[in-house]
Amino acid sequence: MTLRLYNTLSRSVEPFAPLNPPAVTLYTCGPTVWNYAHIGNFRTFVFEDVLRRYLEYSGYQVVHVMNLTDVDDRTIKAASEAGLRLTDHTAPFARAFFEDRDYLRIAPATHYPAATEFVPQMVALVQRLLEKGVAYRGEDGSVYFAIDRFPTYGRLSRVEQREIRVGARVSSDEYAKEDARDFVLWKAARPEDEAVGAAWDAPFGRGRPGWHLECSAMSQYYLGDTLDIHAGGVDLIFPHHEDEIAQSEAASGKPFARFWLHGEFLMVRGTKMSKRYGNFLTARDLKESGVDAAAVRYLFGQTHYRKQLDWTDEALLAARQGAQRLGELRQRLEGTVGTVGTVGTEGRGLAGAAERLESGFRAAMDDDLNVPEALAALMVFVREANAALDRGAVPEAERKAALAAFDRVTGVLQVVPAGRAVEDELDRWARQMAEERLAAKRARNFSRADQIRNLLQDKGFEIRDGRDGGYELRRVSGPPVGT
RNA sequence: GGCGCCGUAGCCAAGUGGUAAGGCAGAGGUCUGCAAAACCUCCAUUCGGCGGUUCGAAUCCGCCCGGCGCCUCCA
Repeated sequence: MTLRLYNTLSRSVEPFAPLNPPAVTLYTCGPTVWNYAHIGNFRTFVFEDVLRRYLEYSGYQVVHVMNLTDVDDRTIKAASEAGLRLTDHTAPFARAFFEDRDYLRIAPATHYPAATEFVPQMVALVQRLLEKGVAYRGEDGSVYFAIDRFPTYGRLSRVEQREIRVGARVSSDEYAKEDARDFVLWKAARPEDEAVGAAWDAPFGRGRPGWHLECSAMSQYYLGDTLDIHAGGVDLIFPHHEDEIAQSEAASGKPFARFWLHGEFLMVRGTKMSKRYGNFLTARDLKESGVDAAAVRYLFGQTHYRKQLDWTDEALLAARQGAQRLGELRQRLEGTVGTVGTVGTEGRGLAGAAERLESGFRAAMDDDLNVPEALAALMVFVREANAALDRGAVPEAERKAALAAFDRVTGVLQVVPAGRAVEDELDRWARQMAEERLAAKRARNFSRADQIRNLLQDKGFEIRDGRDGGYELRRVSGPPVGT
């Protein structure tokens, strides 16, 4: 069984193989750093992270490029309103994006080119397109791409032409183009652009790059003419990705991307999460309310990436519970939490469960990244592994092998809650109380013991008694503090 | 108007021709001083509706109903 991926280009699931194995070139459209990215944006980035991690799990070496759009209408407008130079406005949001990325356990890409740092490459690309005669200078001084000189335009989106119809939004600069369907490569500088430092000199006139241009220029710079995989959100299919194909292929004469993958939207009560609608939540909102990223990723993982997912508090709570169970099991597998029984008795079946986990995981993931099914395999393993551990102690080697398999799978999905390394003062207090409770229990003073348990509960601690007469103390949704 | 997607249990959701995964919630049980965690058992004769194709349909086709997205530099 090999990896199969849904390719938007063919609208079907195809076997995946990179051009130059074991290398895989992956380009994903990154955030526009005019503001904080919301978790709808991050749903796509998490999907891409799982893709990248699974490719690596499968033995590929991935070169991953994600761009940062730091010059466009929104960044200029936002900088202008803040009274800042463009890059002074965007830099903090780029930093925030990286913080949010780390919180959500998204593996860093190989390169994060910012558009403003690649203006020379973009100018060169425009120049090349002008020389080839597929681009022209409009009456307004901007440079446009003539799509009637690129016959396969529309192959990805299957939108034959941009007809202006009832319900379609209309752009305001139609008059400057030869054809209303043409899109801009280079925008002539306006006073507003100059004011924030968003204008560069070019042989064809001072201005700034169009959005589509940056991805073509930067992917070519790092990854060459033909990419193995290009991914992004479904909203980018048209016009963004369609235009990237036109620019790149018209310039190079080679196929731009072999696989196009698109992630569906995160919805809120039936409409897409968007800044425009004001129905968004940021990663920092979640972080501040104490949500472990594992729960968020578990929630995202329960729905296939090509299906819309409605964000609700109930769904998040359910995902938290699921992720929590994974964390509990991991501790048992690690052996940090006591199991009873004698080695060699009945603690069998763990090895078989681990094998089923990994083969089930691979089968699910190979089938167009079916993470919901992969999670199902993981939860079956949770039940089977817990049952095996309940039956009695497992031989050391078998337990370690099962832990390794569990870690390989969850290493791709990143759905196990993070442990906390340092013990703080509250932990020490709790441990003291737990010891006091143990003493009370041994003295059969159960009312005192229960009183302490309630006290701990109020402070967010949970205490569990082991069958060996000891106890286990932990923060609710956290790793053990002491035993 | 064009292009495309979705509708499966109380909630979330996988399953694209062979007789309904998984999670959450709920019920009963084992364990426990009582709990918690874990485990065991139960929880959709049925997949928006109506027709059709087929030995067989949640899966394929048609129509209808309901919802969503893109067609402006939106992940």
